[in-house]
Amino acid sequence: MPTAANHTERFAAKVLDWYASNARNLPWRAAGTSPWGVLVSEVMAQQTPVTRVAPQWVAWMNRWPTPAALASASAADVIAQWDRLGYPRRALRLHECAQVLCQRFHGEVPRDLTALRSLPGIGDYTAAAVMAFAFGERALVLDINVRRVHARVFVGIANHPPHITTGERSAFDAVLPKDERAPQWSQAVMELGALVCRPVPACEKCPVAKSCAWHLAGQPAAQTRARRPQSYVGTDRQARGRVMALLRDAGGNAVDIATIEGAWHDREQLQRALQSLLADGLAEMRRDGQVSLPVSASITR
DNA sequence: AACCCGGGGAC
DNA sequence: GTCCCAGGGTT
Repeated sequence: MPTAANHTERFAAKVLDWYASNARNLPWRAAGTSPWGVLVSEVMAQQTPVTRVAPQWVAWMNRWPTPAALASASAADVIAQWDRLGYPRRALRLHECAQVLCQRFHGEVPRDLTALRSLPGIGDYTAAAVMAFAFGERALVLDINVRRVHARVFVGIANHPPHITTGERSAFDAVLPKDERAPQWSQAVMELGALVCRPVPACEKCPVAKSCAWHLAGQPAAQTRARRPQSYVGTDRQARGRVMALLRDAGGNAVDIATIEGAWHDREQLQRALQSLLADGLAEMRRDGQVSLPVSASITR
């Protein structure tokens, strides 16, 4: 008789088989990638598509292969190397993370979920991903892809709820293999969500469509539509991005305030953006009023 | 819980 | 133009 355990096992076998012949050739999946390399890839991939991350990760790891190497770099160099990956605060936190690893963890990535979770820029997802993909441990790797696949295949709804609940965690824990396949399973489900089980799904290419609760139910529409923020154009974030682009293009040299103001139409908004960048440690104002990437000795926060 | 934080590619 | 992306931190 069919049981939930059987369903779970069939799903695992099929998705692992699918992954074996459909996995993308991402550079950090190469044999020999260090735990630090995995951690860097996960931080870069926070809200940035992996196809954009890949070339940046190669250049980054070539320049700073270890936590010690990154820790000794200047913040300005770190931000400039981050370039246009977006959310440059991640670059500062990664820099700080490397320094904490050197100060408290002998320059190595800890094989410990709680320790990882305590590091700057490392949240629930990234800590679990490092445990699974760097160390081969069983961990709940709940990214946007895994949550979407889980919601559809096992729950039968179009999308996951907006926030992770304890119920979703325990339901996910029940289907994650208990054995050594868990990391590969997570990787495979992520890949399935990224390539096939997209927001607009490609069920004709899906290896588990015939056992997908949502597909079998006729793909009912999502109950609630997530409210979208206003367009990016004209936001404070775009203004910040414009200032950061100027500072990067200056190659670490200082930029005149008039040049910065000339890059944005709203003077008050630009001032707000600049102040927030200074507060975040992403920019620095010199005594003469010019602005640059943070070139001072160190940032301690 | 709500809000903030970039940038680019696909459509 | 809209939607989406291997999330995390702050309040």
